[in-house]
Amino acid sequence: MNGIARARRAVRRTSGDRKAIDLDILPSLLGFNIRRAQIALWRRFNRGDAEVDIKPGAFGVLLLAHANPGVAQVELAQELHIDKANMVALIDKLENQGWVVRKRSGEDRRRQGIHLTAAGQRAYRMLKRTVLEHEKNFALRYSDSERVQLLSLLQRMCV
Amino acid sequence: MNGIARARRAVRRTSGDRKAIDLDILPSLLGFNIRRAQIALWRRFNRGDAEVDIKPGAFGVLLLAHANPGVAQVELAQELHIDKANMVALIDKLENQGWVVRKRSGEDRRRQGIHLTAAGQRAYRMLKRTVLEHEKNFALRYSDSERVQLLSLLQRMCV
DNA sequence: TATTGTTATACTCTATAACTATA
DNA sequence: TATAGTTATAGAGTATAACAATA
Repeated sequence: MNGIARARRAVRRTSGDRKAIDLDILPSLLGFNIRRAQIALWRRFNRGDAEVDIKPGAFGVLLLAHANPGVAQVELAQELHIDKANMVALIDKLENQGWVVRKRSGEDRRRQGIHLTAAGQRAYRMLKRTVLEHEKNFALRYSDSERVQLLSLLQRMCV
Repeated sequence: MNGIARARRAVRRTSGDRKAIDLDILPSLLGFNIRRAQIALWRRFNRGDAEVDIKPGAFGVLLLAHANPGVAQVELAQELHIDKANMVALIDKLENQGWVVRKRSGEDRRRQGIHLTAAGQRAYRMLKRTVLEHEKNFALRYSDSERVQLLSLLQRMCV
């Protein structure tokens, strides 16, 4: 293929008039837009310099265990909308990383209280900085009132 | 730091008030709310009478192949934000279901054009009705202007 | 060299059922 | 009986690398 054809094709592709895919009703669907927003958010987050590897679930556990020392696994699961069966492996991983410990409750011996270790506290502080930095980049796209309204509208979807 | 978070943290859990988990900054994060909204949307969708089992990716392929007969796999992947490697298995499944067929392009023999079969057309029409029904239930939570603004704000997140 | 489709791999996420020990 | 945690399993989703055929 010669250079001219290559250049023309590149123009076609970037200008988008190649096929101009018809998205039909997709852009009008809440589910489609929520999904795309989450994909965009997630990709941009992972494309960051990636000093740390963190997933939403793990970050949520660290945050909740930091704010609620001794919180039970089932409570973490409820708040983060993670099944209690899947919470086990998540806690296992964090425990193997040395970031949390399980402590059996004396009052109710069924409950495993989750506590951050010193290393977990440090990890949480670092991760929180990363998350807030990422949040700041996305929040730049909105005015304060727009951001507030977006959060409000999203939260109404979970009622 | 954050005065609100500090104040919230001061409200400690007691044995009688186990449900009052401190969420700290989570409710203020776009990522957290996007994630929760998608989980809520997905759970409610799956909890429907489930006449049909449909996933977002598969529905997207059917819709795009319906609106763009002969669309290439790589174009489907780009529009739906699915990796082309993962698109293969998705198309495989739809082809095994008898809903789509691959047709090698004559102009560019690298391209596999995706076309709906008659069964695929019927399936698409049925699934579209289900999706729109589901969409209607969620849209009820918003006024028309709120819904438009929510879509607009979400789309800005993907730019 | 670049693109399209493909295989292979690995890890994450989600959902469900069944089990235990405690209440 | 009900709850908290666990194990096991299976199906999706996601990301990456490498390859063949084609451009």
